[in-house]
Amino acid sequence: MTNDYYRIGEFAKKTNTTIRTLHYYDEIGLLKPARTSKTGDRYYSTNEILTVQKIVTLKYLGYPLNKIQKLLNNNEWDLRQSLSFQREELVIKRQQINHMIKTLDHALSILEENQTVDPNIFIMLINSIQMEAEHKEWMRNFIPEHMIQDIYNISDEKQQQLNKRVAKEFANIKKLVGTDHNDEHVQTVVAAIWDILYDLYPNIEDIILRITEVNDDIDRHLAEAPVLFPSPFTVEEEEWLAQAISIYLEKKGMEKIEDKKEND
Amino acid sequence: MTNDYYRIGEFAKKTNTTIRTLHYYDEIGLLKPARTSKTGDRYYSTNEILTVQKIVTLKYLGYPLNKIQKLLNNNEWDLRQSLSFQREELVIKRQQINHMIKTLDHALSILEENQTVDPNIFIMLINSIQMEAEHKEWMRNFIPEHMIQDIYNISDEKQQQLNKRVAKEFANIKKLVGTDHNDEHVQTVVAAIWDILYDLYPNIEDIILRITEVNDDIDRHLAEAPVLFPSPFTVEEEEWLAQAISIYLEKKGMEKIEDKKEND
DNA sequence: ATTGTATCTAACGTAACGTGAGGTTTTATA
DNA sequence: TATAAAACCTCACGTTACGTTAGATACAAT
Repeated sequence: MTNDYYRIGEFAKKTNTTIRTLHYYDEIGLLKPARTSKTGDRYYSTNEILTVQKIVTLKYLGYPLNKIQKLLNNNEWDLRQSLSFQREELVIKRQQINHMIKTLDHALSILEENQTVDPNIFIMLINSIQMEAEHKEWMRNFIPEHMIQDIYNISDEKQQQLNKRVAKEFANIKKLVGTDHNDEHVQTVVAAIWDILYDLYPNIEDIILRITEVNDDIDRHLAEAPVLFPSPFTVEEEEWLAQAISIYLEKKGMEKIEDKKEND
Repeated sequence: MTNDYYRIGEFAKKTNTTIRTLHYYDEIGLLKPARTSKTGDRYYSTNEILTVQKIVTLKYLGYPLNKIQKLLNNNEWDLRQSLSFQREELVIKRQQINHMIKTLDHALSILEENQTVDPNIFIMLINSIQMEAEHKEWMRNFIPEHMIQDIYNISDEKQQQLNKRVAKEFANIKKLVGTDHNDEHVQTVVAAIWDILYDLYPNIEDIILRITEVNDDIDRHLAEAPVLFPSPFTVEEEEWLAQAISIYLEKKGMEKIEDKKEND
């Protein structure tokens, strides 16, 4: 009542914005106040407070300034559609954040148990959670649906437990790289990894058989496609590990499976 | 196995990134591949796939690239703390998004009932939901806590109903501005608004009395503070409405309250 | 005459790339 | 063998919504 216009500083306080923000809105034509012809100072009217409120509110709803500008001009905004759309976008964002939080929880649970974690192993585990959907999609190319279902139909808790065990045993592998494959210690660790796989999917041998069958298919897919399963091991480590595993399987009598294959 | 290095295009496909992204990571020193001395072409080794996976994963967890850079260098990252912190940030973000979605739901419910809504009224209603926390805080300066509790302790559904009624009646006001305050039509609309207030808080007269008492306090606060309650009316509309309301109250016999005040 | 306050314009910095523009090398084709 | 296509390179501007100096101007108070 006392004054029906504000200078920019006062107006910024009233609208809980900053001078710079008002300058910017002026610059992009979102809110052009009156000007004194001499000094060029900006003068805002009382009614323009509401305009700022509109802008702030729409910003809060997640609109970028250029869309806000259109909404302010269009007196007959197609609000309904716009708001529904905005809502859907937010719901998607929320899903993403939920997934990120879930992933972080897994990560923290891994760290809880293993006081020091090799960064590479850690990344691999996080990645396996993060990319779950893509992994499934990829596996559908080679493995029958029911096997995939079995593998991924597992509770978060169980998943966390497995992750902890993997972190532990993979760390052991990293320590042992370069030593004798036949060493008892090495074979124990490989056995532990095998146990984890077995725990995850009791018919693991079927899956391995299946993978052996479609090995060529897989290779062809891998040639051009992105790498979906990052390995926490260096090339040298991987080669060493492959040796150790093949020796383990030999000792364990993997021949049974080979027999089975030949009987088809 | 066939080759142990990749040119940038191939590597981009493998890591599911773009050439530009890899250029950028090189530029900021996040991932510097080998170069041919002659042409300057970049060559990436197999092991660098894992580095990219690390970057992608940490990005997914919401880290900015400069923090990722530090994490990649620090072999003994203080991951635990970092991840917990990150988690908290995400939880806050999720809360904000939830609030935004809730606000949008209110907005959509208003639009559902009133096929055309005045933008100014609409903004005011959204704002009242959006700023609920600040409004409460502000009211604590003048109004006893239990009154605030009573006002805001109201279900979302009821809130939505009230919003619809407010949208409708305020729209009526906008139509009537300028006509005779004493007109029956005008007085009916003002009465409807009064009913809404009464519905929201049966002891509305107590609150008004209280506000009348601390009027000076409020004025003092309003002088320097941001405008928390945006009005959907222009200055002229507000003046007209004030008149209409005071006539309504006179007719209704607001004198009782005035009496009460003098009896203190 | 000087100091302080409020304002102005101009212009760079931010994050993480996308998107050309214009130039070079190597490979494939007419 | 001339040329066109692939794949690469280095600038360098555009994007969002302001924050942050820097230097200049107007006006009021000391």
